[in-house]
Amino acid sequence: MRWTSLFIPTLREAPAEAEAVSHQLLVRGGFIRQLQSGHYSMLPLAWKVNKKIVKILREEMDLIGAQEVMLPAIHPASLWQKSGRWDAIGDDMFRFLDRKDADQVLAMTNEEVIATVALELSSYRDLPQMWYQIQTKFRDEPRPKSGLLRVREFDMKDSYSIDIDDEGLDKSFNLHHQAYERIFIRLGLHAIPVEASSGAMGGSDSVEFMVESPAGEDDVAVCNSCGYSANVERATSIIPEVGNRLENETLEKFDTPNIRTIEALSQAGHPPEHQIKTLVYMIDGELSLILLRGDHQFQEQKFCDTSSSVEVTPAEEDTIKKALGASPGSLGAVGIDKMPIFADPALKGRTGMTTGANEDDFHLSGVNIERDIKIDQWIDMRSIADGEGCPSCSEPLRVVRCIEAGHIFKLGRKYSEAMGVTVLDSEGESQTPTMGSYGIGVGRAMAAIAETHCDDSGLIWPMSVAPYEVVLTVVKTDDENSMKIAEEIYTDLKTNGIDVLLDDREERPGVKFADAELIGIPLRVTIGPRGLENGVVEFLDRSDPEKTQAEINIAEVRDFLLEKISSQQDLTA
RNA sequence: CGGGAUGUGGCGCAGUCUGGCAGCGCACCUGCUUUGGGAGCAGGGGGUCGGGAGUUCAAAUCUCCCCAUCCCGACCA
Repeated sequence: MRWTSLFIPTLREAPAEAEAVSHQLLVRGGFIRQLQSGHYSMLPLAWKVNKKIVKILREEMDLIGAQEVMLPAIHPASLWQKSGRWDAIGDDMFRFLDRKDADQVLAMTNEEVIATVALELSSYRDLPQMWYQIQTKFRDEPRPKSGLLRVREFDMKDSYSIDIDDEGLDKSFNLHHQAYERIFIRLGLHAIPVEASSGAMGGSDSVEFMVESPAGEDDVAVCNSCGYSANVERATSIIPEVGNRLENETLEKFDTPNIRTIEALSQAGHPPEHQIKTLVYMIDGELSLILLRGDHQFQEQKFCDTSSSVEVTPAEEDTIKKALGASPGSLGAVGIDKMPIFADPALKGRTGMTTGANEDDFHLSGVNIERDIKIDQWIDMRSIADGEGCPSCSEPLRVVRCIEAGHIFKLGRKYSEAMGVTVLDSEGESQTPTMGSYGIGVGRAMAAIAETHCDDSGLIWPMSVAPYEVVLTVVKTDDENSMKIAEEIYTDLKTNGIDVLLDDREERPGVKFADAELIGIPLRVTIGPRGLENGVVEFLDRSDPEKTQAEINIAEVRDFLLEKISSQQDLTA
């Protein structure tokens, strides 16, 4: 295409509200524009990138034998009531009434519909099945953010597997795992597969594909030594043992005026690792106590997963006061037997501890956990920290910020059972098949690529998804010879299947160079009188930090570029 | 949903405290001169100052209500 006939509204400055690098560059480069919070228009350049990402997704899904389908985006409420998610999902789901006053939902995912379609399967011989689609999803996010990274309306590749048994599910899951690894490599993303929490999706096993980036929203523990990796919602670690304070073995109440924090108590001579942190939570409707070591943080999701709790919310202050007789800052579990008490294993065997006395301005010292507190359940619910020991090799773990680029789940029979899906097995017995679901957000992938492929001048798209592979920059458009050669090269490249952009604008060279770099075209060929005198054009690789230019004979340009493109095209090789 | 911030032409901002002609830079249009890393000069177009109500002779500016956007947290199927 010719630049003069394209709509590429580049900006010198990014909008003030754009903070994430990908957001700034995608707006500045004329890729996207915002309509409202969480809703973006993809302009021609972004849509070209989008299509290239989608092409890769299709190729890799087809390669593992998945079949493309297209499901409705509007579902009747009854479908979601059947699976229980009509009630389980709150405001995150867009809901509306149709003209007949029937409840409808805008689909945020499609397990229910897939299970409905699967009702037509009747024999184990029909299995396995893998179905995928690339379709717009709607989620009423409480806080959309960072441009395309978290939005309310986005295209997602979602796929689903249906198998007769666990062994089959493992196979489908592994096929997806492999496909995802290839996809992310082809997208130029270094995605680490990590153990993840399944959240309210249910199911036994889930793996997230995480791309390290400060713009991400998840923290992941990774071990550089043995390769262990897990979302902090799930990660465990080895921590050094703390010696008990043996001089302090008898329970004693003492005066702590105005001391309400771990920090303040620590300054009063009770280090955090010798304190018991007491949190009051409403857990599935029951007021409960959560005990952690003073210097540890509560990991809510981890608690939910290991305790199989569904609803875990902090208790209101007046509820706490009523139940324990004191306000947060003076709470403790000693002597409490009328509510469930959950404790983190880091407290096991600890004595000489300090905790609140359930009386404002008083604490207890000399607490022996197992002697003085009636613990109902030990549950690993501590958030791990950077530098703690890897659970499998004990080397220090790193905690890194990541973008969740993909997520795969073993769902089990939750949805097939709810929808009543059954097939006959080889014995003629009725069986409920097991399912998996697998997702990659297209726009988020684009943002993750932008986030990790840029420099001070702008974007640097990987060849596989670049809006154009080559940009021909004509330095002087009013120089007849320059334009003649440029047109010849342009036509030649196009007929040879190269995705080429001809910058034929009557702009000064500096503007053209800056724009080409901003929109991140991987290869640039500069055509100007200076080179043409010697029968050459200049070549520049966008990813070269030194910006070294090479002179190429005009006659060799096409073969040179074809070679460059193919060597950068497929990174899985 | 809790906390914080911001809303003035397509983008970036000043003006608001102390009420008195809506301004600047970029972008855009016309002309001339320029032309190998975001040109110069001259002329020009484009604004319900987020919205509503109020105070006032007079409101971008003061008061009240509402809305939108961003950031932190909670949440994230």
